[in-house]
Amino acid sequence: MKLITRNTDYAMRALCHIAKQRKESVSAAEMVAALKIPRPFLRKILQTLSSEGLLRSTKGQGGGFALSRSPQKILLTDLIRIFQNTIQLNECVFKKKLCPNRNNCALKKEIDAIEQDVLKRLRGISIASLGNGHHPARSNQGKCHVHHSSVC
Amino acid sequence: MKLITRNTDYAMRALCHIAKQRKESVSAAEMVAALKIPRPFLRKILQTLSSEGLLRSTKGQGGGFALSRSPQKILLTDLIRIFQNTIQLNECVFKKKLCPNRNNCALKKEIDAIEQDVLKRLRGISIASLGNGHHPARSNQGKCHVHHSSVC
DNA sequence: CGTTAATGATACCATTTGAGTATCATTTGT
DNA sequence: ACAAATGATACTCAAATGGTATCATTAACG
Repeated sequence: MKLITRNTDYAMRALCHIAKQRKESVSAAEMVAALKIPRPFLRKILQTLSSEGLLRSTKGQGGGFALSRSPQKILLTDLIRIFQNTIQLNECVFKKKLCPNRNNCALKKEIDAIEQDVLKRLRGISIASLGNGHHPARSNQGKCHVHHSSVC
Repeated sequence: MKLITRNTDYAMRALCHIAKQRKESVSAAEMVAALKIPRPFLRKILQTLSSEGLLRSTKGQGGGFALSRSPQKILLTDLIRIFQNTIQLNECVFKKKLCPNRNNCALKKEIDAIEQDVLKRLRGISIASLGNGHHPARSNQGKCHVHHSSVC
């Protein structure tokens, strides 16, 4: 039972990496080198992020990817929705009709409640909140070396 | 992303059903009829619950299964542990060595925290708490019909 | 222009896990 | 002895995850 999959995790890293760079755009090649993610896989992920509107891409030489909105507005839940196609923890194993007792299922109610909590917390996690949103207030406090990504 | 799988859910229903009966033991056949779970599948689940010590079984004619401890002490987390072999939501996708930055991974920390919350809540759910633990205080408050399982 | 460095679009493959089936052996009450 | 039960085990099937491969398209630059 994993809360996030590799897709989601890689996407998070890539987005954080882009956020840290102050460039117009960051190429897949650069991210492969920096993040040690298999190239074809990362490319696929970046393409998905593009088509989903989280990244803008520019083709051709010198091209690459850039965030299409501010890091504060890119949430972990966005990525989960994209790569894990649902965010429901509950997904009653009895699809619709089958369960005779769907409305007063005690277990379902409990899990629904837990799900609400989890969602609330997940919605608080963004690219920015993971420490690379270059908030003026927090960024690189006087140290001159670039710090490593804090997304493991 | 499901919090519980069908195995776990079926096991929960079966255990609740047994808890509701006041018999010495309940046979698989009876539960198949009552819970509409495919027979071989339920049998496998019951066998697992037996071998894991949650049920005591008696073979031969008139045999069946009985809870091996009180409903209050059979937790949802027990079942998750048995049928989903881990309860970790985090399971950093980078197994051990691979992740260069495991100790100060911001994402991991966030998810760890969420996991602790979820666990705390899950540990509050037992066979008894799902409404079929025949607590003297709550059971069948004056009504003479047996109420349906509240596990959907 | 033509080359080269980039992304876009697709199609494919391998492994794992979840969900369920099938079969035979063993035990035990009548 | 027989029937009704569980024990043990091996197998199948489908979906999801994780990843690869290939060709097409675009655009800067010399």
